Amino acid sequence: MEHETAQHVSEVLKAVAHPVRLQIIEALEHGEKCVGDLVERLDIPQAAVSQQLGLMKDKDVLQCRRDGTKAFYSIKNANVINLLHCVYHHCERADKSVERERHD
Amino acid sequence: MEHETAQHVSEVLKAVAHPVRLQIIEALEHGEKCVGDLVERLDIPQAAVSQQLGLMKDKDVLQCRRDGTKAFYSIKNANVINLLHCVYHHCERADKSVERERHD
DNA sequence: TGGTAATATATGAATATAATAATATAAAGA
DNA sequence: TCTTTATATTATTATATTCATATATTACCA
Repeated sequence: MEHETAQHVSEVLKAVAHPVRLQIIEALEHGEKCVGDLVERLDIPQAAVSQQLGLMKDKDVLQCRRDGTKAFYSIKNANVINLLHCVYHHCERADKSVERERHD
Repeated sequence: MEHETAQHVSEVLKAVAHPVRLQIIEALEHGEKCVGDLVERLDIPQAAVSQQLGLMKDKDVLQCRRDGTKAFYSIKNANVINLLHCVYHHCERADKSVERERHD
């Protein structure tokens, strides 16, 4: 892998590597949601949610559509979903192997 | 996703989200290598390589075997490879769609 | 024992990221 | 126009990461 590619890949990973951002992405997995709905669902202060949404929009992970006073966010590149599932399964399996070790 | 799970997943992602660490993982994809070989291959100062290796060992991404003065590192959980390929493809596709946009 | 090669650790400055609170903007409706 | 609701921005502080450099450890061999 070229250094430049590694740089790019690491930026994509960093854009997602945060608990709140992961939960936001998961919440948007099946379609757009407005900020208020995300705040309610995740039980995280509005400013914090907005901050992470803005960050992910800047990094092209999400996109935003406005309708009146509301802002609807959705996933811009569906591949981040794959990515998410990929780590998620990675973690699940890692946990299971730890479980196994415990019982060995 | 539970908050605790999100926390865990984000830690795994962060453990990998760094250009040097990505290159190290790629270099170890097909088997263990000693620190010196990695330093030579990646052309990165020894201390920097050791530091990232130690970090990834702490986070259970890598494991280490010693033989005399040498330390051989290898990937502990093969799933990080999947993860890596997953982002890598994500990036490739993202690049292509950017290409397309440019020509539209 | 002393030297050297291989690796690890410590230190600290520079930078980046996070968390929080306070404030600002913008649209809709009374 | 004033108020409410929804969202965004900014400022501040805290915390974490990175990067370079210097030094320490460890095993091996003459």
